[in-house]
Amino acid sequence: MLSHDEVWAAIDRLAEKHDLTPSGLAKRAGLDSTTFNKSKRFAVDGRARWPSTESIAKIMEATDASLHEFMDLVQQHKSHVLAPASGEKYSPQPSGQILGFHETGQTPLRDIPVVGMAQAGAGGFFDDAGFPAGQGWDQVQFPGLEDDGHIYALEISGDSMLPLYREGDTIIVSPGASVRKGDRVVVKTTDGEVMAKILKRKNSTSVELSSANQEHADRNFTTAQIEWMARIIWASQ
Amino acid sequence: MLSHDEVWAAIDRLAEKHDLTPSGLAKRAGLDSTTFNKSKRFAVDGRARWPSTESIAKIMEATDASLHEFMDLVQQHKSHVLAPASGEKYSPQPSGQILGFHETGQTPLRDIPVVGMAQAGAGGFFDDAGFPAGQGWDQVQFPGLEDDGHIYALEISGDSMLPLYREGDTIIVSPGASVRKGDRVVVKTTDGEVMAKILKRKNSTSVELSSANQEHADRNFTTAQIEWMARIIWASQ
DNA sequence: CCCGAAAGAGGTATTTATTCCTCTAAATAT
DNA sequence: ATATTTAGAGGAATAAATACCTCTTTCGGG
Repeated sequence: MLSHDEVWAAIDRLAEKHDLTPSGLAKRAGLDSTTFNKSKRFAVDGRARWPSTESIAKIMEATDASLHEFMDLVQQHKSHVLAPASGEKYSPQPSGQILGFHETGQTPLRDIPVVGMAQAGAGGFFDDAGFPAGQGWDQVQFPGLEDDGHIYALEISGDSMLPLYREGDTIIVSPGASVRKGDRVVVKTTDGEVMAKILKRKNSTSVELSSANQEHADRNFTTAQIEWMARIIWASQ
Repeated sequence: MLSHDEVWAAIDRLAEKHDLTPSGLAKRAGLDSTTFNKSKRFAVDGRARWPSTESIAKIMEATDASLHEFMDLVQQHKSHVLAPASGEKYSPQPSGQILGFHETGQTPLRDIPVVGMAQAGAGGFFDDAGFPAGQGWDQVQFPGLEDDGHIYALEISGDSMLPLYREGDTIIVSPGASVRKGDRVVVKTTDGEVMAKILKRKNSTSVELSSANQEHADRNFTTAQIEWMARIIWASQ
């Protein structure tokens, strides 16, 4: 998400980072010095004014700021704003343990080189020792973690999802991700059971879950019996 | 840096990701369906038109895309463009080593709450919406990534490792990790074939690999035919 | 302290992005 | 095959962002 406040805050932070005022930053970028005046961030009728993408591109160029850097400047504001309100997702804990996680959740993620397996065999992707090399690699952030600061890990118990998930495997779960038929999901029932399954079918009245291990029968629940459902996004191997 | 092309490409990718046309994405965001027409990305005098930050915020909200995700969509284009020029990360070093990649390895890793599935059903681990809550959670660094700056991702092709890995799934590979019988591995042969398999047996003269998909026969190689072998540590779901 | 430069509020003019509209082509539904 | 809907080119109108300008306040240097 992106909000008006955040964008303006990022501009202010970028200026500050370079020991500039908003006015000075605009000038450096070849824009009029009043472009980013605080007095002009809302129109007289109260409507929010958004800086143009072009202006943003210009200040990034003028300060040599990467997109990633600008995004961090945007998100700094966001994390500060959301953290106090985060009680909506995390029970406010005196220990502040979860709050701490929330803060680190905004830490920039690693870039990971990625290539299609079908092309990986072609020359130039690996050195002799099997390490990635060459210029054919794309970059991704760790896939699936970009947009959810609320992921958690569960350690597998049982054999109902063999061979996918073995005893002791770790699965990464995203409570914010959308869930569709065929997805691998974690479900908590109103009975208090938490299970990893495959979503076979879901409609307004019932939920059908299957196991990867054929020896385990499908499970059927009414929607009322399902407390929550979250998608599994990663599994350890 | 941010360029006109990149921003428009990101919008197109976001649309595509949601099985929408530019026209459809605009409509979903409450904008006029012609807002992102390709014909309107340059003015008649040839001047580039930039979509407004407000429009971008609206499409992000309409598609539930995070800023990080949108940035990645921008950077996909960028990584293709920059890869040749970005020698800082993948320039053909004489050693072919990943000095640049090594640098990104310094990025801080995320803490993730983790709990055993067997105890997850007990009260106090989740709030009503299924988000982690309470104090029973341990914290881990993203499991498996702590000590290896050389991981990379491969996108699966083929069906030999169904149901574990489906076409298009992403696997994370650690070339530095040790490999044991039973591990899920990526292997490159001297013939240039790169494959994901299960290590069934390995000794000083031979390597036997099996597929998760029983319809695919085991593969046997002499040790000399194996260029390298690396362990799969994570798989997308 | 004084003076010049910079910052920034506030107003108008200009430029630029979106909206509205018409129309054609393509895609989809019947 | 026909009818309907959607996508999108292209043009004019409208809304919104920047540029230009005046003026006041603040800041920095002598």
